[in-house]
Amino acid sequence: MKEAVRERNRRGEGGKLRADILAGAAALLERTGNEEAVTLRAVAREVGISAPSIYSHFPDREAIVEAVVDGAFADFNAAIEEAYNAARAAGAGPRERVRAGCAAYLRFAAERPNRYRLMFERQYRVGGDVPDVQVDGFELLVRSIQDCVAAGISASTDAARDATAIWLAMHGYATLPARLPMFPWPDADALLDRIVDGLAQITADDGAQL
Amino acid sequence: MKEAVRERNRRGEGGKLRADILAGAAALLERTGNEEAVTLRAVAREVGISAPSIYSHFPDREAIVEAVVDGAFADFNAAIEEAYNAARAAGAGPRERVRAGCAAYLRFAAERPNRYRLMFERQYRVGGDVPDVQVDGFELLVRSIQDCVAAGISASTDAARDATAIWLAMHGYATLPARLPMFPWPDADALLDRIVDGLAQITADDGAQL
DNA sequence: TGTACATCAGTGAACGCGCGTTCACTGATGTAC
DNA sequence: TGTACATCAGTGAACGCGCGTTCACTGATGTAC
Repeated sequence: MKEAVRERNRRGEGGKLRADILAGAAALLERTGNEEAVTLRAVAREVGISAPSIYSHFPDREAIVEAVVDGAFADFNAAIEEAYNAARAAGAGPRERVRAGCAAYLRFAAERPNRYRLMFERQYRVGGDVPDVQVDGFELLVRSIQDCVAAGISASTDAARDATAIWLAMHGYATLPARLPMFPWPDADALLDRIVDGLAQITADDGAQL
Repeated sequence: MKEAVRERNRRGEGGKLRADILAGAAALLERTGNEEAVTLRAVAREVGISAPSIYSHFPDREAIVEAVVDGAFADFNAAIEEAYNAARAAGAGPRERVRAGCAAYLRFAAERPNRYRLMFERQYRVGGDVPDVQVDGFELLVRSIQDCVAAGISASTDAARDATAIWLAMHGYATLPARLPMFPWPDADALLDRIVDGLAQITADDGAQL
């Protein structure tokens, strides 16, 4: 749809096109929600260049998508870590920090559902390698649960296991309501509280700061 | 790959091809895990017929996939209901019935991951309608949690909400480990127990039968 | 200061491919008389 | 019992399309002398 006309970069600035291609591919994914829609030619149209120009910057179509995925994971982890750090800086107790991280997880998925899908529901190439992505936010979740135990408000005996359970529920929450909107989904805050309290085995109200 | 040579159906038995097409499309999906791989021509090759023959039985490509999805949901619901009923018939308590249903859910997803993906991770057509699928097993889950409350072994105050939370975690469990196999997933039984007990708010061991 | 030239950033045309869909058809199978 | 015919279950060729990728190229921008 976009009839962009791009000005040619000056010498030495050819690298700018790489960033434009990534941005175009990301925009295409955001708009269509469909990895298959990110064809080389569609990206070229989006950016306003000819299709072969892409080959100066990416070896093939797949490499563009990989790069977009990497960028999406970086954004995602940053969003969650930021929420944790903000909660900690605000003097929130450990339960509240768990909840803040989960809320940030869900916010990201709700605001950029297609980017989330791309990260966690993407198909493997049939012969391809499984990507070794980082899920840095997970470590923060584990530590916060351990903090809950230390604060005496959690009965968890295995923080990593319980953090995993929370993550599984977050992933379901991030994807199923969009897929099945006709289902009578419960109130979001109450549901999130139940998941956090039930799976982090919270036994009491959040204590004092830190 | 399949160089099937199909014998022409006898008169009055043309309808058999419809079933063959559905089976071929389902097999293709199971094998590739990719809805985009289910092209009209690929289905025709799989079944051993020419591509135009499909038009006697389905108006277009999309209709084949829809029919496979409907069949997958029917199989899925049947598997879960069967597990519930078997548990009930065996005199299992309500907590054990919740667990049996969840285990059946995960077993289906583990044994037929691509069929599960097709049901719950499929892309909408951009302009298309959201499918109004039945998730019958969910009702059984709600009722079993209510049974737990009645038996005095659950503190749940909202069975539908807590059943939803369990479902979200089941969906995460059904999809994430396949997507991220390098992650150190905890022991499956312990994780499932924690999810069921934490989210159904189980407070005591399972009581007597029924 | 002028000019020849190398380099850079990107283009346009073309290729072969698999796709969904259409069209006119074929040949075996049953049926009416 | 024989035969003409309708019907059924498909087929083969062709269409236009968008795709990934290749190739030889172009023209503006800098640079060496």
